[in-house]
Amino acid sequence: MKPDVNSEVRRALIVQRDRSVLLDLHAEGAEDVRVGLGRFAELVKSPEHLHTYKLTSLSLWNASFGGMDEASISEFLEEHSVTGVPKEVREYVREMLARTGRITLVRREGRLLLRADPEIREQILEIESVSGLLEEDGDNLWLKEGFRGLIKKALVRVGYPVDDIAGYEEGDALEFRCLPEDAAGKTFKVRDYQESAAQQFHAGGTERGGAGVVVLPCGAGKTIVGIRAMELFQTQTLVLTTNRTAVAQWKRELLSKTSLTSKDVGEYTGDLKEICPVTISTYQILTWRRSHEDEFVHFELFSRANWGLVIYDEVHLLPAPVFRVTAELQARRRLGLTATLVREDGKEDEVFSLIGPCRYELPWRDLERRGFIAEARCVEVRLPLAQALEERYRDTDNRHRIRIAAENPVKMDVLKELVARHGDDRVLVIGQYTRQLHLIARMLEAPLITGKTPNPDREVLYRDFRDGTIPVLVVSKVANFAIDLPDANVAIQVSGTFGSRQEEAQRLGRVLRPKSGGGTAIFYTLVTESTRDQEFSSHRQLFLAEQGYSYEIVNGSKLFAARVGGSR
DNA sequence: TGAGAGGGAA
DNA sequence: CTAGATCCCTCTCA
Repeated sequence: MKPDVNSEVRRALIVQRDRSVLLDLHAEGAEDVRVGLGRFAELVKSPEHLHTYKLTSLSLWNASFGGMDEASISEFLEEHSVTGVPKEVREYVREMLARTGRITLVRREGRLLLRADPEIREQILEIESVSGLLEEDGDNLWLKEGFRGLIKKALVRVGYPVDDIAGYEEGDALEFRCLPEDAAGKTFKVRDYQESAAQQFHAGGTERGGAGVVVLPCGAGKTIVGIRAMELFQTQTLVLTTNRTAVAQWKRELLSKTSLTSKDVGEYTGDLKEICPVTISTYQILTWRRSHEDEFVHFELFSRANWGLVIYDEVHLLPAPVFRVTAELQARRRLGLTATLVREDGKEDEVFSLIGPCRYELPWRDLERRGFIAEARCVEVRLPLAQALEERYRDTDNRHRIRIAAENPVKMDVLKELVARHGDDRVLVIGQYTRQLHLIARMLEAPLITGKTPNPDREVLYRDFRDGTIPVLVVSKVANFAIDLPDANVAIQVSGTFGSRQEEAQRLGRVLRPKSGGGTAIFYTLVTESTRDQEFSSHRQLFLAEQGYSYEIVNGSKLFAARVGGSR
């Protein structure tokens, strides 16, 4: 079929020479194109009608390791592009895809050998950061002892992904199985996508399996994928998580859903330093040191047992020192779990080279279609700044501007109105500044949870919110970490940090538990227009836009007249 | 021995 | 690019 610009059917993509790809959301079939494009390109801008994606080496390599080939990517672009695909772009795709699998790391005679065809071999030997890690011996390139992680990192930095098939140490065996029902008699079944994810990671137990990342939406049950992967490998496992609630959760799940007992599952935290066949720990204890010059005293955890598998929960938050130790841990199997490959610190390449490529990814919308998460509407309510404040805004520095815009008092009025409309709903108000949240809590006569709220008090409030005694709950950034925060069907975000796309996703996740009537959840975000608040907001929305959520934009001053999401 | 406050870190 | 939350350690007080 020949491309025809004048044809009735509007194609969805414009592929530009600089490797950016524009997606017209109003074109026919745009939704399917978005899903396809998302498999090998990265969303960088998401205004209302036209999204901008970028083809990057990492996005293409991840697609490649995930099973896509050059032909399918090129054909896809060709098929949907209005103006064809520029030669430069076709060549870039071909070049990047050709680079996967051209350098492999294998084990021979007990040592590690880097295999590359002659052309690449010459190129990489000229790079100092790479050649310094290698020993030439005739045609062979041997890797110097202990650099298995560093060489992969260095090569990815200069544009070459390494296919590491040098294999792993088995680790001490641990026999256990998942149970069909838990102690309370509740049946438990691994969902098909969880099984696929675990299988992809395991890859039949060959040397291609055993290192990589599984990307699943919030609330899709990443813990189960981890547990199932452990079951497939039957080996002693170290699990690293971001906080202690997560440590407790992993432990609870392992004990209730597998044949493992409390003597098998240990906790290595500030309180408790247990080392068991399965040990669950936090990133923070690993990165603790007495002073800046001292060593990381708890790194020894990695060598305290013969781990056959290390699981990195929320791998997008993995801290720098843990990357460092992971570089030395390349002979251990590694599973990264996350809702997004995007890191706000830009260290996606380290995840790729030191944990492994993406092995499985499931879009949020797939999960929605299948009823595992609820449908959701996202509404961005844009509000003006009162004139007096606008003047103050103009006359101050960046830091204060952010604060003024975020704490715009008009948000209070709108919030009050929205909460009134959702009188029959379970409403979560989420914000960033505790000062603002205190005011809100007082206005709405609703309880507030911040970092200062003691744990027992939180539990009481969670319980009351869960059983409906409290219809509205105001929460600070604690909501980002609390996995035990109950679900709601309405969330109203009043302010947030610039950085976190992940944070936005997390917050939406709070309303995505399937509703008993199949009802739609609503996620409002209140934004002061034409200020830094709006800038922050659009950056935060990127990730969800990538997952196919679009934000309805509502003018705040018209809000009271218009019918924005009635309570039913 | 355990709870609770305070400081430092990333 | 701040404010906020978390975690870890250490110290103090019963």
